[in-house]
Amino acid sequence: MKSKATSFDIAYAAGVSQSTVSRALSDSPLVNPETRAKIKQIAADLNYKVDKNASNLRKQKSKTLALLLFEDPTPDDSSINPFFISMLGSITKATAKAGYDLLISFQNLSDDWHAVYEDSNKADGLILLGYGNYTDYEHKLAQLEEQETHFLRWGAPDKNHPNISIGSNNHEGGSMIAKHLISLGHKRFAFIGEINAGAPELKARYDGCLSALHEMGLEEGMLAQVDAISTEADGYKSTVSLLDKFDGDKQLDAIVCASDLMAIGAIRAINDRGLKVPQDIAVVGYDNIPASGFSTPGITTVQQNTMLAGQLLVTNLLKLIHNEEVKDILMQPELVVRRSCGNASN
Amino acid sequence: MKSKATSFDIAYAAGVSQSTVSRALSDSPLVNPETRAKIKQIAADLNYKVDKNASNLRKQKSKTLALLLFEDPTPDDSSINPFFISMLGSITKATAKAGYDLLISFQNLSDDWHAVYEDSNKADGLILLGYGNYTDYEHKLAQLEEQETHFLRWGAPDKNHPNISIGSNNHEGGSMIAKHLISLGHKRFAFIGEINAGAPELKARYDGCLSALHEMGLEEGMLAQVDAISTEADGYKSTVSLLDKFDGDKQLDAIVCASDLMAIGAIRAINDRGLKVPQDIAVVGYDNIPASGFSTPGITTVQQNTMLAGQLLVTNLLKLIHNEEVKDILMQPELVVRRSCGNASN
DNA sequence: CTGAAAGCGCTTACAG
DNA sequence: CTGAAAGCGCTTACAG
Repeated sequence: MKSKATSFDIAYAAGVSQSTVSRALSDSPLVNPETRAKIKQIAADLNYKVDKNASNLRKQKSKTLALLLFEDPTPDDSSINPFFISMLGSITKATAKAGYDLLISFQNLSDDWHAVYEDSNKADGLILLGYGNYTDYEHKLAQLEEQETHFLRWGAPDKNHPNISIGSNNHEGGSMIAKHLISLGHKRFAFIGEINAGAPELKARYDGCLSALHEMGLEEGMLAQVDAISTEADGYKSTVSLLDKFDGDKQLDAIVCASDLMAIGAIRAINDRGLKVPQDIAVVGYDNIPASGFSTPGITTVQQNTMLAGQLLVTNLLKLIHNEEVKDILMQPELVVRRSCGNASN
Repeated sequence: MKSKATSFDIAYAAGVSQSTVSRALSDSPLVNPETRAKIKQIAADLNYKVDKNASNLRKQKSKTLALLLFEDPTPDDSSINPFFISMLGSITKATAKAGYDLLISFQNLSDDWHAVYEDSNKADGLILLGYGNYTDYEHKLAQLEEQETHFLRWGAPDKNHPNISIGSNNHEGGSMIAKHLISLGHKRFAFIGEINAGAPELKARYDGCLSALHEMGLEEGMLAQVDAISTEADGYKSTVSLLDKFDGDKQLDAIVCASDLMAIGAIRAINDRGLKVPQDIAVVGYDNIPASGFSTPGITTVQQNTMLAGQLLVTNLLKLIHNEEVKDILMQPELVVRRSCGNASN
């Protein structure tokens, strides 16, 4: 780049002091409107831009937010959980709207978490986004809290770490799914997805299913649960094992998948077995990724409001940065009905 | 965050000068190993991190790269072109590996492009990634060149703007597709996608198809071309119009889509018409997005090496920043054969 | 190998 | 409304 103009160059050209230039450019009321106009004109002509490093150093803040993404289980480098993508989009937009920059970093849960602190000199606050083993992850949370870092995470509120979480009500989501399935006459479920303490959001979806089943008097409705990571391949494999175990549609009405990716795999496995979705077995997903709509049949799923989530994450983090109080938020998910459960209407 | 320790605090604790602290922490050879060890220990204890703003200001560089994403045609806020996602992943990784931070910004092509220059004070260089109307876009390129900004773009090399592009050989990709189709006995093609100057990469795919057709003596093989944006919905709509126009499979062998998203829509339209892919009509996509593999049938497509592309973009931008020469790069794409064209093997 | 000093380019009290 | 001055926290010649 060309050697940059500084505020002194502008001052010289405008015949005023450098202080006045700084004031004019930051729209301080302490400057004559005509002087301001002249200075702004010159600055534009010289293509002057305030040096952020100098400005930040002086102001002691960076006007930058850092987004830390991590996702352990997926081994494939090139694929990012599609749900993250839409979060990424909304966070980027909300950040920009607030006049902040966004620094992005992909972390491995196994990485030395120090990068976070490094970043913290470059960012006023952190957004943590990712599913990994929550047990490992929780430990890092404690560190961040101890450091008094400004940060917020996407995930279910955790009473051990209050007021740092914004998440979606996965329990409710699971419950919605089960009730929908039951309303269509399905009674015998299997669940694909991890339900241990390391994956609390998936466990919540499972628990939500169970609650609904109980509520509807179908205490024995959950026939099986298979651990699986959120990939099409694992969805396929798990479904094959389920089909083997239960002799296909004779004993199983519906497969509840903890993610759409798994549901896509489940449908393929069912088709490969010569069975049909939803006629023989119903399938549900979670996340409402684009592919769930393109699938044949379209997959009934649960939509988390990522637009709102991104905005809340950013605006609340900004509150934190300005030392305002912030509360945990649990957002309500929405059922997206398509054909994979065989509802009457379409 | 707690009030941060500075290098003076470390110096005081270590009984040395602040200069020595700075040197020790930056691994300068000009410092006694024992002194260094002591200083590093104290720094770690105090959780000291170098202030990037001060450091950058002094060094006059930011150790940060900015990624400008823009994508005009897709109106849906939440969806980002899946191809971008994998580029995003690889760029993030390559940036981190080089010890740089990544600033992300979603731009609208219509936005005031000034944001770019603003950013340029925070970043040592820019990566431009997006498909929009190239005619508009080219204008901004000229501005950046004139500013002597360090930047690189993803896209086909353009002789009017040399040595700023890294792209994939779309002409070759289109040609590979056509040859594959021809080798399977298909002779009558239709193409879905824009082919104007505003979308040079899509036009190149189209031209590649034509070249291959000519080469194989099928000069009249391209029956039609329909403008469409890269969505499932537009792929569907365009296919419906094609099917109407050509009376389905009687006159049409294959639909070549400029993206996988369109191909997914095309397959749905064909199925809705009671026809089968690939038995009645073959379909090809482009990009090899995850959904193209999950589709039934799997979609034959062209894969661009996004991992390598991201790395090249970053390493070459770094060269540019260090005032080294850089050349345009045209990467070779790869044909991914699945079942949507009806190849014999599976 | 170490220290004292200058200076990166701003913003903002302080004085007028 | 404007200017002179201090200082944000570093890095790096310069001198020893």
